[in-house]
Amino acid sequence: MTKLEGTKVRVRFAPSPTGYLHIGGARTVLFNWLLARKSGGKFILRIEDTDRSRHVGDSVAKILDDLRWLGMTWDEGPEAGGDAGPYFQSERLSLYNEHLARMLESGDAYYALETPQELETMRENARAEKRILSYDRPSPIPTIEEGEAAKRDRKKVVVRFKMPDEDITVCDDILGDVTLKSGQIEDFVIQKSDGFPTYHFACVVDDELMKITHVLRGQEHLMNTPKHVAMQRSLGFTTPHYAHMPVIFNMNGSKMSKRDKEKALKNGDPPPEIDVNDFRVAGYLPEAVVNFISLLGWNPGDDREHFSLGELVETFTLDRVGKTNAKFDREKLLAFNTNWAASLDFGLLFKAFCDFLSASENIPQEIRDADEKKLREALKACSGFRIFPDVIKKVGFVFASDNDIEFDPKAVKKVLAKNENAGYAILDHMITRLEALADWSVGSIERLINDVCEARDIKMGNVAQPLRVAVSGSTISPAIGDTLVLLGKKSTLARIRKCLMNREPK
RNA sequence: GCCCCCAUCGUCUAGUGGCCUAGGACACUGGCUUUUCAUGCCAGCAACGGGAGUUCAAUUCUCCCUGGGGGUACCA
Repeated sequence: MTKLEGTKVRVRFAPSPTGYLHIGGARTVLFNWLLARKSGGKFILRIEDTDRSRHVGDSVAKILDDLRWLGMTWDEGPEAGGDAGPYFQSERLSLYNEHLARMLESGDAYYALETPQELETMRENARAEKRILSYDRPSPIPTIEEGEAAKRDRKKVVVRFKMPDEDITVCDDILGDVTLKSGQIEDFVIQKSDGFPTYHFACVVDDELMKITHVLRGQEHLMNTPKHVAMQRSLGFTTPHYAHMPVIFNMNGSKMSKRDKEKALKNGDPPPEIDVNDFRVAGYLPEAVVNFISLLGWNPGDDREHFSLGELVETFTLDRVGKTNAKFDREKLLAFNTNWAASLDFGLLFKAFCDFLSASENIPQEIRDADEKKLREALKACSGFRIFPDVIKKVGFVFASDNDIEFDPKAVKKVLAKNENAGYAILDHMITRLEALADWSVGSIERLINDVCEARDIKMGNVAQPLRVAVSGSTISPAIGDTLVLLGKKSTLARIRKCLMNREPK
């Protein structure tokens, strides 16, 4: 349809500043970003802030932060600059107005003077008469002079695009040709009464001016595209490649929306992760999130499932993007995270862990303040964890002060008090042995425990479990050698002593 | 209502007319490993929505039905 061959690929992601980046939006960014990186093109970030009523304060900073966390960098846009700026639509009003004037003069757009009440009446009538279009093009169409006069009279005036009476075919790289018959789309608003352009108009002007070659967006935009194509023809613009991606839903088929969080909170359930930031705070790795969403609507055509961002750049092609909507399976994401946690370079894993500690709420202060070396060792001792909160659950006690250990009554009963305080008896013995242990290392601690087991002809668990409960208060901790080394000799002995003091008399 | 898109295990998906007794992954079930919690390993369960065609042969092509989704704003 258009001659874009030979032109450098330029794609964009154009979020509205209404909050954090949505996980579905993240998938849209990812595919756009991959297309750019794959082809050596440019990835542009544009902020679509034309609806002032929906604008949320620091959204832009949040979205940028989410993108950085995911590892996706932009070549042009906020903070990055670029030749096609400004990259905030609210700063491009004069650009829109220029093109608007052209369309007004050519007669492809016109001032419309109807009041909201009049529009509502039109809609009701259309519904009653089962007509397709609810907006009746005025006859005669108001002249430019009439429109401007109405504006001077402080009347609410909008500009509408005169939808041409012809079939429009959208050539979609994913869906194929989609034709919309003439007469299906009414004259739509391109400039609101507050002087701001609507999405459709701003988007078309910006894509042209920013020389966007490929528009990859969610399928919810498919029916907008004929409108955009019609405007492009009116303005003599190039029509970019279009590709509409399948939508992502909850497991129950509903849309993934922020409302899910409010609903869950009301019912006392844990809120589901919806925004990228939710996953970050919940202790997921960006590598896992990226890997997982990359497979929602795309696959390499073989059995591979484990992809880093770099591997995705190598493997990704638009023609492997599917057409079917997908459901977001958190169980599978959890599995991906587990795999990534196990396979990621430890330096990167630790960096991600620190990010989690600072980003997430409910992290005990003593862990936030903990010594880096000790944190590293703690994380290492937790291999096999699924998400970062598991690490806290498993080694959090190490960072508490010795006097703050709370003993889980169930664990005490099962491991220490059972069989006439057998566990306490072991601790009585172990405390002197450990005290005498000069080399406080995993190897020598395990050797000691082994010796005790052999001497008394008992199983490892009979010694390890009482120790575990004594130092952690629960039956959950890393391997016993790791646990005691992490804790250090002094704390270990102090905690065992304290535990022994709590022994119930027989 | 009207317009548009989609349709393989519970979920993400492979499959492009015979290689399919439909493959992989998650989940699930059973077993193994293990000093706790996890992890890991092995095995099993499990799908072509329905109906007409086309063809020697349809999961794969066509049509209809059904189902799901999207759009129908001075939101993007």
